[in-house]
Amino acid sequence: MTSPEKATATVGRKRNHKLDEAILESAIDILAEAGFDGMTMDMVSTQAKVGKATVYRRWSSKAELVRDAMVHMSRNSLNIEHLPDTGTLRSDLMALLKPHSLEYSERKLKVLAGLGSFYAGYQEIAEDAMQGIFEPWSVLNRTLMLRAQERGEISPQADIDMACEIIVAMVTYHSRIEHRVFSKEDYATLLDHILLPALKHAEG
Amino acid sequence: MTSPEKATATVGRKRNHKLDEAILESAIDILAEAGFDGMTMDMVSTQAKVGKATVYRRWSSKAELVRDAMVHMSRNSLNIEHLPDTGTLRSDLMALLKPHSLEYSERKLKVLAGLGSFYAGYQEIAEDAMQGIFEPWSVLNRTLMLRAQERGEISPQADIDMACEIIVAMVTYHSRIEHRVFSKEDYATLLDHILLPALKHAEG
DNA sequence: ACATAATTACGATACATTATAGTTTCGAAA
DNA sequence: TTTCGAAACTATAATGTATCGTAATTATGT
Repeated sequence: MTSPEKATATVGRKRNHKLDEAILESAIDILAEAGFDGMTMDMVSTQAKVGKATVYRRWSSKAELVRDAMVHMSRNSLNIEHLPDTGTLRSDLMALLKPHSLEYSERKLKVLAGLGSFYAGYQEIAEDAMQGIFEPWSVLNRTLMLRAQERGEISPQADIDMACEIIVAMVTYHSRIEHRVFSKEDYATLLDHILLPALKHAEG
Repeated sequence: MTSPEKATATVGRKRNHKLDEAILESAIDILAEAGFDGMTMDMVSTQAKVGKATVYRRWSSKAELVRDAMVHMSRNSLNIEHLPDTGTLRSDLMALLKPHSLEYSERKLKVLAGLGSFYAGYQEIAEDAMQGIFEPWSVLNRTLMLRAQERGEISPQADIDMACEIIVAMVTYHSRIEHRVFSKEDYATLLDHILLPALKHAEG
């Protein structure tokens, strides 16, 4: 439930539901910056330019707000466009990269990395959000690799799942740990030096 | 610096340096259980069976204690004494991991998974800690790979630096994002399916 | 050699400071 | 009659400091 429900009163001033979104967006911003424990309700209400009572009128606790903010964030996952078909796996994978930069999902990665203690109480929700963010990209990569496998470009024994996992792992590692963007050149190097040789020469 | 230094006074009662270790071990235990924000200095001193002043006499802040605890933790999970020399790169790399440290490395990954707000609030110290954990391991991995390269087991064009980076990236990704353990078996799979084939068949 | 003073570490605990979740109150607006 | 922003307020919790009586160690005096 991304927007809080409330038996709408028939009389009195109407609730401004645009504030729901403003609050959720602010929560995500601050989660990305400071993590779950670093986020305070005062920071959220200040950045959303609403009173704190307005936040608590919609969500009765910080945990519930964060839970809904994560679901809200996952909803705007990248849209699947048409699959590239250039003839080689390398250029297929690179072509998939072109539309959206790798730093596009930077904020989402930061949010997930800063979830810390929130995981303890809401592990399922957090993992759902994580999947919503990475699955689409991994699915596309996996599809392209499977196609390459079918046409004999890579080995029948190739570990496609792990290759996809390495891609995501390297992007998150560079953005969160090394604090530099995993550029398109880095991505090409990863493909040329490691992943493509491994996929081509995998043995039983 | 895993043990705090202090200009040893010539008079007075001597410091009991066994308490240093007790405090660090307690810190790791609690970090694994509760994460950075869930760990309190009172919990540490209680579990270590020392007074809180004894903790603060050695570390002037929680962040510094956590940093040293992490470095201490990583020291005990590697065989830094002797470089393995088993004849093959695969068993060399595997031998580098301590044989009976499965539970220990699980605890280690739990610790890493609970560090979210440590990164957010103490970025510089947290990065020192991460470097203290992974740098020794990467150095050893690189050395073993270079040796394998010299004896012709892997290609002269092998991208050793990126291979080492992938290892660290996968460990941190699994612990901090996916929140599941990157086990010894996972590590073996990474080597067998991706890294070793890539290193052996790398081309210009 | 022995006693005593000086000095430091120790565990325990009280304290001070600060931070934050959550509540309530206010006047204004719809 | 209800929502709004703003802000005061309460309750709680944790970091870091200070105090206290005691134990360990060294220096000094006899």
